[in-house]
Amino acid sequence: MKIPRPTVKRLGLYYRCLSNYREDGVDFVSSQDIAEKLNIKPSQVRKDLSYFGEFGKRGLGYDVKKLLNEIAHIIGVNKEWNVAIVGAGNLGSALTSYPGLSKHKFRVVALFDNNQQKIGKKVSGITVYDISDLERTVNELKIEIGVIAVPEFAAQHVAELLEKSGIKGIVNFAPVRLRTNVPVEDVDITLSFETIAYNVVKKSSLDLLDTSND
Amino acid sequence: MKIPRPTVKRLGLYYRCLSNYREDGVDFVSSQDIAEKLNIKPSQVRKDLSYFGEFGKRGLGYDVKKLLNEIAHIIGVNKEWNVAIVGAGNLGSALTSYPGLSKHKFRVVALFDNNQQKIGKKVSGITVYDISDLERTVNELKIEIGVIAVPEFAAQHVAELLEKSGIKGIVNFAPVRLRTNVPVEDVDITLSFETIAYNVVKKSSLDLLDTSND
DNA sequence: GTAGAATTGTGAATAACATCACTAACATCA
DNA sequence: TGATGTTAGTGATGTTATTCACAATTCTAC
Repeated sequence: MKIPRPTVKRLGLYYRCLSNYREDGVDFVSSQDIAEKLNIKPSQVRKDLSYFGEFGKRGLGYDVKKLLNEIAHIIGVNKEWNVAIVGAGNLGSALTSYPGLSKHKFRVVALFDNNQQKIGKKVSGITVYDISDLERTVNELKIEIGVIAVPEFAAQHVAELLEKSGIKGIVNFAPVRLRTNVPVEDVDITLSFETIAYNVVKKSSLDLLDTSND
Repeated sequence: MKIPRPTVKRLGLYYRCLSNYREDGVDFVSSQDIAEKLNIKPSQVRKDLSYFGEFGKRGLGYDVKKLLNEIAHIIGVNKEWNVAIVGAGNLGSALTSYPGLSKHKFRVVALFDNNQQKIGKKVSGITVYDISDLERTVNELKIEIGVIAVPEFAAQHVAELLEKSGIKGIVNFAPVRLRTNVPVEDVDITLSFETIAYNVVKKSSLDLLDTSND
């Protein structure tokens, strides 16, 4: 069956939400509980989950641990993923020690750069390799996910290197649309600032002009 | 008029795309040119722009500089935005020197933290203030956008402080849904990794099983 | 064990968004 | 100058995503 893209995005949210419930020692939750936390409709939660199976008990809700396990399987975080970050600059370094990744089964095992000054050094305990060693290292360390944390002009080139090295998926922090055959997920920081700027401007013009017609 | 959310997101993409064209000395572009770069349909580009006015010339296309200027006005980057980053950890520090921001009219003018060791020091030339000075500094430096780069557990609290300090919009890097009255834009790094994991798993199961029924 | 309350799962209805297909406008060149 | 080619703008149409509304199931209390 075809799964709506927004549904896939929300699975991650459910996963985190349920993790929190489990940490709090909660055993059962309703679609309404989840929906309130995430600021969406309960019917959305139920519909999303229903694409993958019947995980709940009518009258009772969802068994937190069981559902967590199901979602982990669906989004593939029931196993560890080895991650390589290309670009050992500020952003790449920050990601290397980002707690959100290690906490959720994403293990950064290598950094890559083309700056000879950086190569061989360690960042948060992770070795910086020469970008020309990409293919060999990806194979040796069984790396499946690549992260692009290089400047815009180098991003497409790096994407092609990653693809050629046999990587399975890319998380791209550079502000370009990559052309590849492997799945790409864009994290567009600048775009988020521009979006918030738009919303701030819009909100203040609405606040001024209550008799709005725009 | 009500502008579709996806359209707003794409405005930022158009803006960047046109900036590149301008840097390359291109004077006129067609909706098709833009669409190819961004991997979308030309009709999408035209429809999006049409929400805001008639910026093109039939038979010729769009004047790059003129359209750039129009979009800059629409998304509000015709002026500089002062930005404060809360959380002077790895991520906050990386954002402080992120070139994509300064390049596009977002100026980081202050960092905030609650760690006494960091307060008073500078990161990439930007002073780290005590979080308790937030309200005063936001007013003094005319800060309009706040960035949340603190751990999950502190995010909601920081959001409330930011709101109280009079900030107009928030870019949130913590993996929580914030409850505020100011516009929030989430940059959910972990979620992107989970999404890519899902897509990798899906793709490899499809590759294996060509006679798929899922 | 039965009534009543809670909650899921899901077809149907609605809403949001993307694309098509056509007209109007402009440019170029013979 | 008229014929031809290009491209924007836009109502109509198609597609995707969300929400509703209700039957089916389970729990709780007495």
